[in-house]
Amino acid sequence: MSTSGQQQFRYTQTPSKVLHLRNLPWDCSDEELVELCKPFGKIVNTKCNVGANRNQAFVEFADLNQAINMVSYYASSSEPAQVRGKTVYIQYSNRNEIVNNQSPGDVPGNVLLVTIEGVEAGDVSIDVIHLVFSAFGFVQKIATFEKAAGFQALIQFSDVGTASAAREALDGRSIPKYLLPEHVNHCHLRISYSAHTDLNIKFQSHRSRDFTNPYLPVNPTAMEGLLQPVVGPDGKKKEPESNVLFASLENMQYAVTVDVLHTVFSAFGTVQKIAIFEKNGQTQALIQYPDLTTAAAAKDALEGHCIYDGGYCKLHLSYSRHTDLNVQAYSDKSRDYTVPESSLLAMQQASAVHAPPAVWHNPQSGPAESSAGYGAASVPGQAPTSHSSSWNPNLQGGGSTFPLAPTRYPGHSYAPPVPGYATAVNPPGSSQQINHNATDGRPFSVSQPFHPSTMPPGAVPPPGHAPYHGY
DNA sequence: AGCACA
Repeated sequence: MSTSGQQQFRYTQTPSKVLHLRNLPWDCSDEELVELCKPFGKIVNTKCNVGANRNQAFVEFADLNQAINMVSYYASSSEPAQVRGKTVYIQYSNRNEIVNNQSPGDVPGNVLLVTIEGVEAGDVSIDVIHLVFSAFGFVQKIATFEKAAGFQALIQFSDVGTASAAREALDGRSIPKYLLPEHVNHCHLRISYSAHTDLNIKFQSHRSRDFTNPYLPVNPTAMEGLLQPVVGPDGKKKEPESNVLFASLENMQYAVTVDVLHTVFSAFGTVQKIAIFEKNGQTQALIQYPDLTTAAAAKDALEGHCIYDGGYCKLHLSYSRHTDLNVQAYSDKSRDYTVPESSLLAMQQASAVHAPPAVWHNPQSGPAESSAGYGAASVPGQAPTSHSSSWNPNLQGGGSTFPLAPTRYPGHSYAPPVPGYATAVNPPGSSQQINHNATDGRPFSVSQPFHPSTMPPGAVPPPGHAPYHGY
């Protein structure tokens, strides 16, 4: 112990495959280091521009003997080691490997910093970002912002492994064109790691989202920009938008329950509230989302389509004048998913004890099978042909099944609903027609992965998704 | 000219 503090200044250091080089040019490059050292062996790592004067460096050889060769050579050479004419002093490092040759953005973490090049903030919605990154695991939080570097997003995964998988797969790639507005030509992702581990999302808004906390309040000021009249890509003014959709249902061959609507509309984001009512013999419903963007995506994708195959329960969607529904938290015809979790759980338990939990596990109503939609979460069926150079693991090999889609439902076996969700829903931004003719009884395809935060109490989260209960 | 990085 008495010599440890001095050992580094002695010539008797123990050999290491890492060499410490001094008196280098302040702007010495890795290439110059390699040029100097490679005659003696294989260099596996370097770190240059070290120290206050940036004139030191480390070089790591693959093998200890190679480092010894270099030190021995220059110890007895008449010509000193040189870089650009400067004598370079070489010693064994007191470490056995170069421990960190990474810039901060390369230090792995569970939060990714994504720069989306070639777009403006309005071109890529949080939902698109969420869809893209959800391919790799549960996305906990997203915050977007505009900086000099461009449009950026912080994307929080639950763990480093998932984040690095997403980075590996997506860095330098592009968001598929079909997820972007038509005027966007290129959209490269530059991904590094953020130093953050847990983003502090204050509100659900068009700029930020916390998928672990569906009850987070919606920021009214964050919504203001979206409440302006919107001009569509075709230049036409759209009707006043709202975060609440008004649905009128045609051809009500089957009962449409709150849970069915929840399943269908949750494909696009957190559904906050639902109310069903009858007017002039027609079934109507109001579906509340936290934001306009989500409502618009749902409206665009679902308008004119049928909940059930065969033209039954056809949806006509428009924007409601309401922005915040006042509904009974838990009734036959309405649901408030924003009421505190404890209340929901209490109600759920009460219903489990005193009555069959028909709303969650409804065996009779076939099409009302609440879990049906969860088996259906998939990347759009058009995917395999629409982007052959796909980066998305879901879209490769012609398969279009979303990896997070569950295949089993503990507690009851999954059977395709009768008559089954057969409505294929287009991805946001797509102008293609929806396939009305699917008759294979498979659950419908949705353009978004199901958000775990939108699952009804008692539902089983898809594998890899944490249930929101407990957050 | 004498040991980095978080």
